[in-house]
Amino acid sequence: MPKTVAEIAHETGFSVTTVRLIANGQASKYRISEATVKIVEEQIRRYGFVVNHAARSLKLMRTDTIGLVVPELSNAFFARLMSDLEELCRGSGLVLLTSSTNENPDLEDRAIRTLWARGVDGLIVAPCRTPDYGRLFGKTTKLPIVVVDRAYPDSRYPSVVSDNVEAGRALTRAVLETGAPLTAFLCGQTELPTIAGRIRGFAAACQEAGVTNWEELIMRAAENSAEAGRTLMGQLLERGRPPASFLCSSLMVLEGATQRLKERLGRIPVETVMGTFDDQESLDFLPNRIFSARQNEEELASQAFARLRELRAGKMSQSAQTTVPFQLIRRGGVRSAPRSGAASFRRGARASD
Amino acid sequence: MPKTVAEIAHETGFSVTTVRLIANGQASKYRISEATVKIVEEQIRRYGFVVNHAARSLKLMRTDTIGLVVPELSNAFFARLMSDLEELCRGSGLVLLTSSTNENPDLEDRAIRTLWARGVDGLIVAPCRTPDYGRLFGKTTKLPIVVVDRAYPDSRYPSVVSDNVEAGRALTRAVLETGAPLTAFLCGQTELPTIAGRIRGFAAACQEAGVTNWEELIMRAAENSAEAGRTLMGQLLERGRPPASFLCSSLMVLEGATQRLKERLGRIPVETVMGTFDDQESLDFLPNRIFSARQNEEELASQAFARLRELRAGKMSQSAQTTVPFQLIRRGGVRSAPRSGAASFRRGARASD
DNA sequence: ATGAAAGCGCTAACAA
DNA sequence: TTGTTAGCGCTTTCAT
Repeated sequence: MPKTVAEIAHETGFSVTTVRLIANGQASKYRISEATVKIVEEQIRRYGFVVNHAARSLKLMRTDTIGLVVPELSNAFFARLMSDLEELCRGSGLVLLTSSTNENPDLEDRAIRTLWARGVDGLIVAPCRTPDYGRLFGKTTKLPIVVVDRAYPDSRYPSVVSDNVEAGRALTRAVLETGAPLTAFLCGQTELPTIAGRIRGFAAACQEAGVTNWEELIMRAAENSAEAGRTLMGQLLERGRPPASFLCSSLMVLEGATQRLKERLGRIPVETVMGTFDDQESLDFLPNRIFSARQNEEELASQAFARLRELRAGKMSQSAQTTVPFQLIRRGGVRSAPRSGAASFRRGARASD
Repeated sequence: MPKTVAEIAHETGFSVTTVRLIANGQASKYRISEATVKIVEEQIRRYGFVVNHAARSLKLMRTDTIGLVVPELSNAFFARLMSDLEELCRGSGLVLLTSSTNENPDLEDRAIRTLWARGVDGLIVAPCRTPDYGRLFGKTTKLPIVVVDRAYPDSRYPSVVSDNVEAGRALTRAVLETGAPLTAFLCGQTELPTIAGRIRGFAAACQEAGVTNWEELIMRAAENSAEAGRTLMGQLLERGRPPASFLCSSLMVLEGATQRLKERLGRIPVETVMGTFDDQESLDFLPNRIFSARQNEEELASQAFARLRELRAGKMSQSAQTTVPFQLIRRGGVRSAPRSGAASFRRGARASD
């Protein structure tokens, strides 16, 4: 057990103030004498000292802790977001408290109440429904809250999201430019604002390219899961021949879709062009030409962190929405002999705009 | 801002003790009169009340918080582990504080010190080197610590790990049973105890099957990364023809290895049989026969949590090691026409023992 | 069935 | 340059 300031004060014969000033590194600022500093520091070195955070929080009415609430930690996107936020916190002497809600609104409410009750100084949340947390803690509470990833239309919190519309457009355009006839856009969990944005981008790109039947290309499922992808691809296959190209609203949907292709056709057709949101190294397992839109978690994290700082500083950037560009990644399409440029091509990801 | 017990006491005219008893739901236990309860509860309902956690911690010298330190949150295994642990905590009224150390021992030390300084009641850590935290906080401190995933030989903390040896054996056996000649075991970050165990299992299975040159089949790299996988596969290809089968110590290594295959051969040979540690749905992207060993994060989490409870309760199950079985998953190998059983086969994962 | 008071360890305002 | 003191909000012990 580390000693307390009072103990050290008692043992060295100095006062708590003196000891505290030294322990907090403010000795020179308050002109504590060299001798005193030496004695106290020696004592601290011998017996150790760490401020009791509970006591500090109680006194200062602040915990130097911020909360993060995400719908699904096993989703690599949120895991990376958390990782990046944690690093930002570390740099500011803060600690990050994270909760995963399993896409369950009730758990989300519980998580937020718990975090609030623990006195977090701020909250970053990727909500699984239109956020309205006033009812969880009296309206009076002035807890800074920033929404990430999912900007529900009438949310009253400042938000930081990826540019889903532009990414949907870029991804669709990339697939169209290969010349392969566009067959479908398989969408899971369509009520999410992110998915809605992606669909709008898809529609825009189609219209720009003169694809008039874009409306009927969109296939919707309620869930974002491999199962949804399987179902949608199943429906698509019933319509006719193997798709020349298709888009997926997420990696999980793509996984399900390709599983169904394998089951029905015995293999995943190599000439099919694919486009998907989310990126993962394992897309390289496919021989296909495939485009993916990757979110910039690092930028999302730092923007969200910045918004939170502003709120904490009193700047009410209320309802402001920050948008972060995706990155469009191109894979495959190098069908011929091995060539040294292949690797660098694969990595030659470029911003979508 | 919620009211404090003192405020409510003052407003209702009762004492803090009475209010506290009611607020904590111990009214009946202490025979507080109906009338009193009613008045106080009404006040609480109107103005809200949550215990100030900082004050509570200060008084009780306990934070109802436990810390988790992992080397890499973007690794799906650790993300799931965290998610499971968080759920266990929630069930016990605890809160989980997580830090990711990026496989950096210095960051690990920092993280652990921070968590300790914040007064966590216990620590679960997946260390990136032989753990010895005595020097971080005086030996005297009696902070319960449980190690997960990585049991370094001379660690003095109780640990909960997957059965890497048995999994290595099962995975190797599965690949051997296909009849494909075994070409190599590509290993990243070989100094990790997990990897060492996997290699031992590999060796055992080889010997059992009469494969005498197993020693030279093992290819080692210092890092666990796609780059390592690329390098190792590059070396393997220089030795001769495309591998009939190979094993990888992790998904990242497999990703790198397949990338190199694509670069060199223009494609990933479909007849190559693969085996890898870690599992992911996207392995289905490969047409190949492929086996994967999946850790049971849920069991690891609950065992680790249980060990921590024991330590907190004073049961010194010192240096005990708990082992959790892997799950061996079989994919591919259904090369012919579509058949309805394909899906259930794919999911027919079974325990490795 | 209810109340009073001490004290957890820290900070900040004020004294000297 | 150093010391004293009053809380922060809770729990607990001991009174009534």
